[in-house]
Amino acid sequence: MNGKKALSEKRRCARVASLFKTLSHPQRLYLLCRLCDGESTVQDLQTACGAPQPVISQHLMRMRLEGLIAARRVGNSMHYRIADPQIPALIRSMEKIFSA
Amino acid sequence: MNGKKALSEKRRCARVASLFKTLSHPQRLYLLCRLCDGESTVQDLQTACGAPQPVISQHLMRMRLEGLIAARRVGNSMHYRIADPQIPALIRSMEKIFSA
DNA sequence: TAAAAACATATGTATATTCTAATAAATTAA
DNA sequence: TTAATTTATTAGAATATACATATGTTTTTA
Repeated sequence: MNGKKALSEKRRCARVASLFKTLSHPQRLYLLCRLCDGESTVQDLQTACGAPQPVISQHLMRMRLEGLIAARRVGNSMHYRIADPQIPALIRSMEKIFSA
Repeated sequence: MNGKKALSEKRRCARVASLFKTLSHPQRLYLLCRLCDGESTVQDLQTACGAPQPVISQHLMRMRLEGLIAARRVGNSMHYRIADPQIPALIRSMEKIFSA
């Protein structure tokens, strides 16, 4: 409980809080949940989300820049997938805790 | 994967995202972590956080209104504690996932 | 009762977030 | 090459968030 440990806990809180901020938008969290089930195109994600295409693209780009997801082009469509291995673990934990 | 299930997943995402939003501020998350270790006064939390008192009070009030924490008065100080049983489970999960 | 201590609340300001609408870029199909 | 398809980007407006500062409230102490 010295200054060093408290600081390190604060740092971890800052890191996790930053991730939570990204996951704090319902559609972004939903997108991640879908991607946890497997790779998906923007169009499919858009259909699943029901939000306008630019909004989806903006959410995806944000999560991509943060390294949570990655993309590859196939023809003229983009396929997104989970890139951060901690995301599926986090989603699974949330499903366990909030299954009620 | 019918409309009903997708909707229910969206609802759960909205609920969890809303919680994440509250936890997306480093100081709020840190406050919750401290409270997971036991009841604490505003003054102690303020010392631990290093933020101005009104800021701490505002964070605490927000989490109180959302039912995450509760408070009781002892003399002229307020003692806060975790009120939502899902919070400790969530914090523990995060510690597991982000222990590296 | 008056002052002090601990906490809560109100207000204004700066910044961040989210969305819409329009447009650009990349690829494929005609 | 032109048109269509899919995705990305940009700009601006509306809203939300976070903080500093000042003040209010409750309880204890002098």
